[in-house]
Amino acid sequence: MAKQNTVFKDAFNRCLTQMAETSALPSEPELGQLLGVSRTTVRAILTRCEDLKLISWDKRRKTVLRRPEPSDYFPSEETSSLAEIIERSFMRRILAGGAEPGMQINELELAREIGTGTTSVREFLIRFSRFGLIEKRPNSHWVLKGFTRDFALELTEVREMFELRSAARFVALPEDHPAWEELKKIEAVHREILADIDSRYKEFSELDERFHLLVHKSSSNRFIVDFYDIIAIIFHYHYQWNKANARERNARALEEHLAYIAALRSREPKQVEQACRRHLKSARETLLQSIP
Amino acid sequence: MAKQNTVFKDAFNRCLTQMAETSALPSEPELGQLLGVSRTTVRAILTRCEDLKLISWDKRRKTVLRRPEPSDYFPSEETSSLAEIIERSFMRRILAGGAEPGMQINELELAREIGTGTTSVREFLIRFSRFGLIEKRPNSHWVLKGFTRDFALELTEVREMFELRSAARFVALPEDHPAWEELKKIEAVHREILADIDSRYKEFSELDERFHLLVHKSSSNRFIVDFYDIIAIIFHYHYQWNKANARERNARALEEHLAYIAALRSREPKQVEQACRRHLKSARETLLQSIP
DNA sequence: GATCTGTCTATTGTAGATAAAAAGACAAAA
DNA sequence: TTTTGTCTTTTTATCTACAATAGACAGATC
Repeated sequence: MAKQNTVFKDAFNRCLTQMAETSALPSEPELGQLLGVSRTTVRAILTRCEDLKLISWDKRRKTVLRRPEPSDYFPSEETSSLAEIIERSFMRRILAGGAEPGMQINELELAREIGTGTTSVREFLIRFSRFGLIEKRPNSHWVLKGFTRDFALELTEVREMFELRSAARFVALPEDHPAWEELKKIEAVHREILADIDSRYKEFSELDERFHLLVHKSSSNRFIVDFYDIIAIIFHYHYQWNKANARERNARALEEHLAYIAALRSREPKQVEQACRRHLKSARETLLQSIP
Repeated sequence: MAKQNTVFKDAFNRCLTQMAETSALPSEPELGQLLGVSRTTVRAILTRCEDLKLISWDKRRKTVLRRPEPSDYFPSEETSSLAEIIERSFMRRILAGGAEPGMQINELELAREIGTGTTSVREFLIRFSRFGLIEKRPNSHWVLKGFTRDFALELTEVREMFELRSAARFVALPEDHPAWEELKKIEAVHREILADIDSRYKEFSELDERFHLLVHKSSSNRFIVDFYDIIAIIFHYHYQWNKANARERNARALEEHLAYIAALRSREPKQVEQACRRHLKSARETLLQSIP
């Protein structure tokens, strides 16, 4: 096959979820906007809905005939893009499995294991190389540099520089900047999770990313914002992998975030710096502890 | 063709240059080491030398029969790798030619213009995207963000953070660290060029990169060192493109470098910071002046 | 015994082909 | 004015094939 129609399948599934809530479907261009796909794909989705007798579709009149059932959805394995599949598969190998620094990475072998062509693997490796975990020997293999202690220290060093600078910018944002509103919402979610920490502590990972990304974005610097991708991906997989004491760690981080948020809202540069440093220090320690 | 044999051609040319100096050729593995290629390529080179009656080759006995002539070399257009060709071609378009921010980039069109396959262009764009000048819309085109004033300001902001930190680390390097020796050599070249500035001012660009990379490397942080790639490529093409007052600008920068080097050698953190800031400030101004 | 050479295999770099998706044109309908 | 039906055209994502290059191993040579 030349191209998987995962865009279609994924958008179709999301459309069914929408349909479960509202009974009327908007116009084609509007639906395209909502699902983030082109009209061509929207029409393919509508056609399939009609075939499955989920809707009746006559020009502008789109009526939902019945609630979508689980069997109407495409299985979730079929909806992730190849890039996502490769990323997950690769990260599992290098973070969880015994992947020694210095190990050679073979494009063909990797492609075979994942079950794709070499081109996709190759493009993934090129994109991934900016994270500093692998390196290319031209005309030859890739070398795994590994998720080592050095890597973590170098990563956090830059992170700290960038986040301190971004936080300092944050307090200078004008009163009516949307970031303040978002910060309020994030704070509320923090309190909700903390109130029910035993059952909701797993939600921290996602919230953590949302909060720090907000801070980084206030730098208005594409290099700083882009760098956050590296932190996000490392912490994302790291949370999945290292679950020891997750509840305690997350509770502590939530408290630190609240102090940090309060400092931001006080708009006192000194307090912000202090709270930011404290949190970053413990984040670094957590990361380091998980490395042998 | 499936793969260009530029590695062979380039290594062949370099081998001829070597042969012009020494009359005896080392063993195959040694030659491979010297030229940075595998034995397979070395043997291909030797075979061609034999065919051209440049050497006689019988197992270990390799005798140079005659001096290589200009016509023996491959023309230089054939020795640059596809990636280099694409890079030059692309940079010319976006830095020199009328490339408006927001413009769409078309892989197929670009490939046709450069005369390569789409795969190589695509891989180039992926690699290049980390420089923040272009951005991908998934399932759709690339967008040129352009070499704008904002870009230059964001780039220099990060550069200044990184270089100040690296310079501070530099003064803490142990006395016997090879960087001190390299710094001495770089200083000497500065003085040589300054003494003959009218005819040698063009050599500044390369020296500039060598000096700043040395400083950045003392950070021992892969993210800081990798970031220098962005600065290097931008300044590299920028020097080629904007030649107004090149002599004066370079002379001034050389003087600033000398002050900066003296500060580093003094190992006085305060002086280093001052000299570094002064130079980075004028580098930033130079870059900004060239943007409309 | 160490290094070098002849030979062979494995892997990468690149081109070219093909299906999915986007993009869009334009007239007719709402 | 916006939406739809019906197209056609472009463009991307991905696969496959093949030459260049790297690398391995056994036997030859010093």
